[in-house]
Amino acid sequence: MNNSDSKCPLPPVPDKGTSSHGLNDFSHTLPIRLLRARHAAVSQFQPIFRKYNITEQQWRVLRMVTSASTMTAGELSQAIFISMPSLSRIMQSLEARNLIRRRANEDDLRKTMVSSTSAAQTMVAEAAIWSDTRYSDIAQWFGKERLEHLQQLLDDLVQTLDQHQ
Amino acid sequence: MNNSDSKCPLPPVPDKGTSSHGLNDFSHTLPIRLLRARHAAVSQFQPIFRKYNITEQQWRVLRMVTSASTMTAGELSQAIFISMPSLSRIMQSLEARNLIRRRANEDDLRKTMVSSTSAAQTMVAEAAIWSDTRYSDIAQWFGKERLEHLQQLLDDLVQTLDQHQ
DNA sequence: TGCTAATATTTAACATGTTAATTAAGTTGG
DNA sequence: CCAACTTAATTAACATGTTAAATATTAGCA
Repeated sequence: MNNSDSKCPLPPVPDKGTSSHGLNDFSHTLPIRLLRARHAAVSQFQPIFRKYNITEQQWRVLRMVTSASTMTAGELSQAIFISMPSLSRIMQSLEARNLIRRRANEDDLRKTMVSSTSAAQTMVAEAAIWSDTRYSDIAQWFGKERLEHLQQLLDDLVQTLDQHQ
Repeated sequence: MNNSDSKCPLPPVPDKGTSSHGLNDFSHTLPIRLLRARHAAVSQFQPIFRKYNITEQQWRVLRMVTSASTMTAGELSQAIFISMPSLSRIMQSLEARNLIRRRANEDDLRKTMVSSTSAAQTMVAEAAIWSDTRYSDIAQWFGKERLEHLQQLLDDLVQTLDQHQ
């Protein structure tokens, strides 16, 4: 029953920073919490990335492209949440390493079709075992239901914020 | 443009044994969810950053340093979750704009004490009103209790993952 | 005292995030 | 048919993320 009494978007209490705990709680805002959580989660998979000498973003590209047979760069961008400019550079790098291929869509030459090479497929198949195991570990440590609940809340938050954009 | 699964975001989570991860939902892993959520949250404050011509990271520095009277660069780095190399560059930029000051700690010359200028204090005081209002909006839209629950789950996840590191 | 290790910060090199501009190809309406 | 608009991808410029190395200072200890 605090200041969110459901009607007026009233001006918040000017909390100048120092809360009742004596310590400043600006270091625990929602964006920072999400950042910390993501960092902790990604860290769990870091050994895999290091082993195959790829970044987390490159892994997202490779796994997505491998799981789908072929897709446009735009679809890929949306699916793994990497902006087109970043994706463009990442694809250059992966193509130079012979892990993906790009070719124009014949029906619409503006579109680029992305696919994985057999080398990438072998690599992803191997790495995915470790990745899936790690994910199962996290679910076990944290609790499968709590993890699903967290993911649901995250999706709901995105939906809520997008609606009010 | 037909990402029209806006109601049922989650098909049931697949088993863990085989990598039958339902390759279709690889775009909904925990790290990507956290990334999307953070992006959506930060977007809510983007007008403020744009108005004052600062980045989100610069805002974190300015608000933290302003709320605390003075602190070391290391403390700042930990509080707002920005690595020392990044923080070093950001501080250079903010110092050049006369928004922060740096001086050596007299008791330990290795440490740098960071403080905000009066210009920054004025700016932060003004921007914080908008920021706090936006945060209240989010709490109201999403539900104050749900938001607190989400934040608790995020903190718990970090703790769980750190323990198993 | 002097050597060594640890700590705090910075710098370097490269990858990614972000916004705006550019290029190329498709679409639309006169 | 064509000029104007839209879309898909890339490029450019700059800020940040990340790892490793460099610097400077302090702490520990024989």
